[in-house]
Amino acid sequence: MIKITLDHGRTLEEPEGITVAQALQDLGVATDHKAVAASVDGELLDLGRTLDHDCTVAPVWLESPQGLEIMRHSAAHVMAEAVRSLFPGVKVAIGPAIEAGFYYDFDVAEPFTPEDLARIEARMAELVGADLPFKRREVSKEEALGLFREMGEAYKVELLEEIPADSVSLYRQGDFVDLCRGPHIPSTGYLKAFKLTGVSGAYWRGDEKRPMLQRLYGTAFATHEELNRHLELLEEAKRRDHRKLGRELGLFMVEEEAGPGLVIYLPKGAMLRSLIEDFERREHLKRGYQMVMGPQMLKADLWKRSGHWDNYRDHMYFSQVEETLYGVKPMNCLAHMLIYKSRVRSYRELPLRFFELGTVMRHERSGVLHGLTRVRQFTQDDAHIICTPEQVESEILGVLDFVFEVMTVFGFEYEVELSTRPEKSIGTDAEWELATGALHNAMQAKNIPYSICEGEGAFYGPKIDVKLKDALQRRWQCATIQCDFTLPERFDLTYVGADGGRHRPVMLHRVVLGSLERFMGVLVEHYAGAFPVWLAPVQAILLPITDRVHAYAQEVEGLMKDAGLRVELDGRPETLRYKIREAQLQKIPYMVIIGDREAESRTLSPRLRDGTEWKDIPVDTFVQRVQEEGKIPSPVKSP
RNA sequence: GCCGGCAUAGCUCAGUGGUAGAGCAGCUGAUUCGUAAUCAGCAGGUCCGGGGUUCGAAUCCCCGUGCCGGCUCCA
Repeated sequence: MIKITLDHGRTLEEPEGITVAQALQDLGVATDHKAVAASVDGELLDLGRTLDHDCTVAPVWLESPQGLEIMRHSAAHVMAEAVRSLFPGVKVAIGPAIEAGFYYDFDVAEPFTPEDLARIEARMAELVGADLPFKRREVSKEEALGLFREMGEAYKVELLEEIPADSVSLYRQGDFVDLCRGPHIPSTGYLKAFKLTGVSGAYWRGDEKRPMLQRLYGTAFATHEELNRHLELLEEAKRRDHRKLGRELGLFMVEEEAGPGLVIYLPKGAMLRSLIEDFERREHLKRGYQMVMGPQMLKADLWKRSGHWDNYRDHMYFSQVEETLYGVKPMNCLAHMLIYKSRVRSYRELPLRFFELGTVMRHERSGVLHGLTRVRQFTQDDAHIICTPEQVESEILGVLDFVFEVMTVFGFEYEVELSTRPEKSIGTDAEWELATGALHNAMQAKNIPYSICEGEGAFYGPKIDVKLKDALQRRWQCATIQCDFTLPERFDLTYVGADGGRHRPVMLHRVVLGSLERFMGVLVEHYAGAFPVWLAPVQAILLPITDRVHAYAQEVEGLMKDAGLRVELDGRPETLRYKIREAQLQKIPYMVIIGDREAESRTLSPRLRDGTEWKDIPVDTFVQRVQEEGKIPSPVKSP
């Protein structure tokens, strides 16, 4: 007999070899079609597994994050079975669950067409209808190798060869056997609400030198309602797409004639950008940064010295000027180094914080360009902090505070990641340890929760990334703080210490919003184009009803402009309904209706974007209100 | 860069080998109107570029460019 304890519940004596499902039932947990697996002493197991020692069990419910992941993984297996039956000769690669869905990679002679998706989905529905059980079998690695070799599943064989363990588990449902760690749902009937969402190419093991496979994407949820909600969220994301809104709202364009990945700002987009820049300058000056500006290109020799030539050349643009090769800057650090070196520096000056709205050019590969979020020329809110080693931690904390405060201004939630040394990098082990330690310490000191990304750091140092989450819970890379012990070395930066000797400072690279282009794109989608008054390119539009009030409307326009408001006057001989519709589609915060009544009493009747109507407000009152609302917000100090 | 799809008027899109279409936007005129589209008329195209097949190509084939979805990359 063994003792089985229900998590947070009672304990029972059960015979050895009892199944997980039976044990849960005996413990009074009704698992019928709601539990998909169980956590046994923290390990996820199928409900059909047997128990042979004292343990604690907890059911994994279908609708829990773990349950959904298990179901999605099983859905991938079902999809693979469907593909196998419809496309004889196909080889299967890997098929994991991913965030909000799953995929499976196939080696198939002809790429899948969108029409194939419907066929595969229909076949999957049949398999689900058959309610085939998932059967687990543990076999020796040798046996598994033999099995997959016989089936001609070369990818599975390759995976198996890399597994160090002597035995592996196989899962079979219907005619489909897969090498898999599990666990899985008890049977295909558990899979209710699923949908195939796309097909694309994907390299085997993510390596562009290996074969290109065909990847089928799908998603699955516990209920049809949740699946529909998810699909609606995707629709909403499409409606908010900054590329679509960017055109509709007259913000920006990217023209083939000018070049891919090169953003052209239209008047309203340029206004928005300059409002963000004003905000940035003010906030940086408040925090002890000094504004600097560097040239657009610098001699290639300098990029060799910095290490960019060896590590970043493929992403740079070069130009031969007379006899000399120049590199267009992909980063802003070089000029900042030269500024530091322009005279002898004392420890009393440190930390020095050089801030630049620096426009950089990077040669991104053609297939990766995307609206404003991935471009070839962009402007960073970049700064380099040069300080003593002792100041590193407090400087990092200062930047983190800055970032968090700015995120609250725009209403973003965020997550923090720490990235460690990548394979291709410069500097000594000791320097990397010191830098990485400083970043860890800073975050632990502030009690900031963060995750670690091994090997994702910059070539010159470890970094902290802040990923913000927009209104649709999508994550975007914006802020990053990078520790750099090598550039000061390479450029021989020094400061004179209290002891009169020369010492080596440390440098931090950091951006808050990151790329202004990307941030604008994210903002457009976050606000769905309905910018708060302080960011709205046009804050108010005056809509005179008849020509009789035109003079009054012009007078109001002048008053509002004098008050520093961004106002437009729509004097076209159109109906009020028509003008309101257009202004509404442009998401202008205030539509100001001006008719005979308003002209008579020298008032205004503003309509808000949400449809609220205000009647007969004195001009001054309205102007003050918009002025107040249009002030650049001050960040709230983060705790 | 790689895999797949797409490219027709400013925008959204019809048009499967036989004289290029619609709605919206634009222009002109009429309408002076109270909270999401007033009416009428006009104009607008190297059908992405280049080559080929064909009596004839927006349509079929090849090459390029760009965009979209992914992969890879993202310092």
